[in-house]
Amino acid sequence: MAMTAKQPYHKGDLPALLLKAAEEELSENGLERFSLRAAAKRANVSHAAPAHHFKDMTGLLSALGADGYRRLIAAQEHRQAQAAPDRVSQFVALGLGYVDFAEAHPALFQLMFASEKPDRSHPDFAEASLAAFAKLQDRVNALYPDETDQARRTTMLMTSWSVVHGLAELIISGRAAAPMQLELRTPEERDAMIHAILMRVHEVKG
Amino acid sequence: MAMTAKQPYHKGDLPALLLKAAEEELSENGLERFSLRAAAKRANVSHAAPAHHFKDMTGLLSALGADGYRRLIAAQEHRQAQAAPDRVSQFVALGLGYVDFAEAHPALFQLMFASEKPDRSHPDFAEASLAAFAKLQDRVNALYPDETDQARRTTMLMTSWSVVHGLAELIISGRAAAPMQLELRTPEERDAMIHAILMRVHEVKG
DNA sequence: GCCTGTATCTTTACATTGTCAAGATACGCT
DNA sequence: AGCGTATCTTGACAATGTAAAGATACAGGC
Repeated sequence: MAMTAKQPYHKGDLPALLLKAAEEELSENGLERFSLRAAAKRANVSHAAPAHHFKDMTGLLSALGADGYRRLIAAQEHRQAQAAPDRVSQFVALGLGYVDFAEAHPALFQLMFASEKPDRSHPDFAEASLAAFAKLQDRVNALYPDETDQARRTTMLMTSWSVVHGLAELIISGRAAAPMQLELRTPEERDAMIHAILMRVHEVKG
Repeated sequence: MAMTAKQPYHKGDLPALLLKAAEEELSENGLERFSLRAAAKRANVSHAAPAHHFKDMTGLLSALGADGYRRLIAAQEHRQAQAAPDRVSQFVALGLGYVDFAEAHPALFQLMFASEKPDRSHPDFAEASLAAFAKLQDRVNALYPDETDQARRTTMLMTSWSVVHGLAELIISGRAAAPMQLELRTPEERDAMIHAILMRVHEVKG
């Protein structure tokens, strides 16, 4: 037993395998056609195997959603790393990362924000989503360091969040494609449009 | 046959009854737990009856979604009717109606905007959703009558739509309740907050 | 006024789904 | 080495959407 690999069974790390399989199913079939049995089959296990690691479908999707929030933060930090250090650029980078993530993983994004399938009180899910929210809140506050009125801070925060979130939803639901002519845009043009939309909210000083 | 009521069967107007039953099911159980059989049972018909009026579940939900868009427009016009006639007030009224509708019929709103269950190419659905979009577009354009730059018009439109839509989504998903403390607000305060958020986008002239 | 055709509705059947219970298998620990 | 437990499989069940076939009510022609 000394040096045996951490494989508790003849399979590999099944929880990780299931999460991967579930996400692939999610990407290919969409949230509304997601099937637990299909995810299990993709991981080469029986249809009841997931229950031993995640209780239900809800448990599996909660874990998957939690992972999504961490990757959302990662996408934002990726944008922040290659952005200028000033406050405005850093805020816009946060928004670009938000939209990047939504476009790259639309079904996962829907699972995280527009679904009742995951359990929001699930510890992992709750913690990860709170971290993402805190990051946004900090960045918006950093935009207006001198603002003391709490009501105005709330307005700033909710306006910022609403714009990015609404834009992401409209894009991944296909409703922004026509007005913005997204098909014709280069990545730089796309980023510039999103930048313009996000900063429309902040063109006036706090 | 002369004066017999328009009842083609011993039931009333089954399509209308089914739409009503479906919406009630939608409101009570949410979009993700919606069941065609339960809707049929609520309308006191067999589970296969809906298929004769709407082909599938997709057909029924498409019709229901189309109805939703018309009622969304109605909710907006209701707000517009009791708002000042200036352009800003009329624009804000549009947004307030949007949020009103989302809050009053969250599951229906999700069906209309964040679901693949309805068929967007369904004539009724497509026409009604286009009408709602056109109404928004007109109002945003009316906000900036002198703007000639098409790119800036697009920015205005997408920013406005993103804010209202994002705000509606965040509210009905329960994510805006804590930051905005919606439970504690009077209707007037709530409207004022939404007004502030919506107009944050437009505080500068076009 | 009856009779045929058609639209409407019901019944039956089937594959798929999530969940549970029971059995089988592999591992850790003493 | 053997027992207990975690892990996985198998089998079963109720619920779901859809299709096919049977039953019922209406319309129009003679």
